[in-house]
Amino acid sequence: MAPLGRIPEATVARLPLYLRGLDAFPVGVTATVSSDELADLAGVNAAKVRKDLSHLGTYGTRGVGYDATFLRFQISQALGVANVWPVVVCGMGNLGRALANHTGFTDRGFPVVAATDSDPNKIGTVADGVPVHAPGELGDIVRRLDVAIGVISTPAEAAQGTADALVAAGVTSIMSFAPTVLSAPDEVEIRSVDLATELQILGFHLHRNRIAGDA
Amino acid sequence: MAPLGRIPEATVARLPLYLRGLDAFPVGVTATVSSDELADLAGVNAAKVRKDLSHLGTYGTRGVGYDATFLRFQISQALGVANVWPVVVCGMGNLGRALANHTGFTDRGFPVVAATDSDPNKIGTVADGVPVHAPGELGDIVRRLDVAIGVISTPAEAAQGTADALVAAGVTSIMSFAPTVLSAPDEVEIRSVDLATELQILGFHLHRNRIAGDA
DNA sequence: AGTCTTTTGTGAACTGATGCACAAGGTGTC
DNA sequence: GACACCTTGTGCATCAGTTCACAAAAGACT
Repeated sequence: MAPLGRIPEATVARLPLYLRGLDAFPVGVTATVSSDELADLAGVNAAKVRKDLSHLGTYGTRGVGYDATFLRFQISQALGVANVWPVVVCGMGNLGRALANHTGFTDRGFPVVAATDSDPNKIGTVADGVPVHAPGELGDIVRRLDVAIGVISTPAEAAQGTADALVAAGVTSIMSFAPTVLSAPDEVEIRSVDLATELQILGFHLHRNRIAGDA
Repeated sequence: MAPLGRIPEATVARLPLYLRGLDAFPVGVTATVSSDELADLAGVNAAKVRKDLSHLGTYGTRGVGYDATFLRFQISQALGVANVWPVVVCGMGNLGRALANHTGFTDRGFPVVAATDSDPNKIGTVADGVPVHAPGELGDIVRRLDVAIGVISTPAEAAQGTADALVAAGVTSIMSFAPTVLSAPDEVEIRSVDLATELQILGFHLHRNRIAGDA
């Protein structure tokens, strides 16, 4: 029904989970999934599944459920997973190396095609199949390898400069692990993954429960 | 004014950002911050800063702003950052090693005191000062070292088992990097960081913009 | 054909978070 | 002391997202 209008951000964030949940169903075999089952697989509730899928204009069959294969196709279509988006990893510290070597990226259509680091000892080397370049070559790399996504895993001090360089080179999608606020033009999408902040949120709840427990 | 009632989850998630922003002000020096400045430092807007801080019962001074030192103290208090919460890293693959070695954790009161891995070649070794144990010893480790937080960086297949072991040992806070849904009792707080999902969300926007651009 | 069971799709109420806009309260200056 | 100028604290409107609950549709069984 919904003629593929705007998909709410919250829904977009869940589509990958549904797609992952559908991996439980072998390809090529005809099978149906109910919103209830899919909800379990994705760790959300059934009402949300149905509303989310309705945004895709997907039709399930009342009384039966969704065709697993067709649903996978629909979600893949919406997310554009058929595309391959080359990634550059900026900052080859512990985290950067782990990310560059992360099979979960390449497997899902996000091959890490290059990396940068300011350490002269690393420049020119190849780490896990990923060539490491000087930060100054970033613009060149992006253009030459058609990089679509920049991952920032530099120290906080270098993060803004790296972001600027990525933006200057035309990258509009950035995933940052640096514990700092990045500024960039509105059309640039930045997703910030701040591990220390995540732990502090966990710490808050631990702290609160400890206090409550003492009472 | 607000007598330290329940702090909204969205506010809790921003408090660490404010705390980080306040690092721009040297300790011991008397300085005031306006909600506007702090908003810039944390990458949010001023109205949100003020509303968030009002939940802490914090008093700024109208016409002036907030006392940086006192504000830092207030937020630290609310988050309970004075506590030290020992962390165990489960799964010492690329990502696990990077996390175990991540200085941002220890610096913020989350020392990684131990790790587990199923690889016999890793068990018994010490990686970056962190001793690696067999998964079976998890319960023992948690009790002996008073572990408060478990980080799951195992492959997806091993994640649920690891989570179960952590919960059985009494851990109530889990940060998971495994691309799978974890189930646990309600009182256990799970924060899931799914890197591939993050990239897929970026991919969605790239995909959408490409389509829009073609039109 | 009719009835029963199942499961979708969605209107509507609800919840939580955001942003606006302005009165209240404070400082500094003349 | 009065006035001008800031910046906070917050009531209120708004918005996005979630959940409920139920009619509508499809298959199954008799």
